[in-house]
Amino acid sequence: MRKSADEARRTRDRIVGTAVLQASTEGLSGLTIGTLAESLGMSKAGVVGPFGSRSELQRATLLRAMDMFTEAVVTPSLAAPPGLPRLRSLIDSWCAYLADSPFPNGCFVTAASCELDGRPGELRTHLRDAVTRWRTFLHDQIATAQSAGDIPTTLTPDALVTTLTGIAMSANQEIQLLADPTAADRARTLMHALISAFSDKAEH
Amino acid sequence: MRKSADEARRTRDRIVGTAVLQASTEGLSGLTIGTLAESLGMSKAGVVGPFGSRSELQRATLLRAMDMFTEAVVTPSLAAPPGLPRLRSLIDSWCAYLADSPFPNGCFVTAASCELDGRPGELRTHLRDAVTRWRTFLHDQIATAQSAGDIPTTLTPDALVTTLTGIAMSANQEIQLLADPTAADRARTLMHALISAFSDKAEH
DNA sequence: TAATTTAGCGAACGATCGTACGGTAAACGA
DNA sequence: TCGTTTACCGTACGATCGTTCGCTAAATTA
Repeated sequence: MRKSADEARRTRDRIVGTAVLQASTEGLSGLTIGTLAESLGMSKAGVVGPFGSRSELQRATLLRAMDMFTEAVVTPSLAAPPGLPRLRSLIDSWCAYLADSPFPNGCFVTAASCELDGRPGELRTHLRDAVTRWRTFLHDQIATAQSAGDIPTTLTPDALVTTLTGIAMSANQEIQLLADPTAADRARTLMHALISAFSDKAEH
Repeated sequence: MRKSADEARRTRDRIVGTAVLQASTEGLSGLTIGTLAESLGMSKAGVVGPFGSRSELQRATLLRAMDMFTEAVVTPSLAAPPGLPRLRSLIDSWCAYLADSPFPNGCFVTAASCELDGRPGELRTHLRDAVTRWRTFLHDQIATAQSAGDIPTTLTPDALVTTLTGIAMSANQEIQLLADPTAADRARTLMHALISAFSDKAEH
């Protein structure tokens, strides 16, 4: 049996990775040590050991899931310059993330938001902060694009953040609950249209 | 002790009503007979008795919650004629429902959608059918309004359904997770703007 | 090489889960 | 008025929950 230090770290990663999968379908509150240990082929003590408690395991799982969202949606967009180019890139990677999610059951952040929004605690605070960061990032790209005159100012940045975020949530429901295979592509077209549609009027 | 037949029906209603409250914060999978019995001042057997099993109690709880959504959002709009008037009425009652929800933790349907979308079964089927009915109803009002020339056809009915539903979901997150008291009103304004905004161009 | 650290296992704990069974007492039908 | 129905309780069941132990054995350090 290998017991080196980085082998332990790899085990921890493997636990969190499997926990994300389980929590995606069962929810963070449905993340149980027993079933997690079974699907990992480990003992319950071995699963909870590296984290100390189930709460800490839940925390690590949520943080990992939010990192995965950032990695899939935000990181690719950083290659594009701020403003409209980055916003366009965001929309594309966002909808690709919705269509082919790293989670088995759609957007983990949206699911966690619905699950945790009424349960004060550390988990909720972590999630709230991450959602605020994401919305602020989106807001900044919109504001930059508007300042540069690249997209019309008919809708305020806040309104566009709400609308774009909403389209993503709605598309997530269409994909996951309603099993509509065209949803992600329609959402992408719709998002691109919404940030530029009003410019037709401006061009007149 | 009263044991009349309609007293039993009232007890059943009371159980389901409390179950909706508990499931709103803990989720349908977090609906446990023990805690439900305690908050009702009843025995576990007395709680699960009228339903036969926990699954049936969950089913009754979900159906009740969906009825409450319909009662709060759809029913008031039926007083207005189909098409744009009914659509405007829907937006108003919808956003009022988001701001002052009959559930302690925001839209039950959205939460249930995220919770159940990856769990095949009777609950998921019930929810999927109800969401499809709601989206179809919304679609019909939009299509009617467009056929009557009351709102522009720049966005297809499907696109508007996705966008309006999404704005509601996003506003729900802003209210419940982000504790933004202005969210419902901003969503209402945004929804009204989106179904008529493109008409500015048409008027030129 | 000898001593220490530590990753993970196996077993057991009290608590709570959903469910089942028999009893009680009030409401109902004859 | 008397037997039947039934709403609900109290209790107990096996299963599973999260957590805590002592143990083994490999990796690390001296």
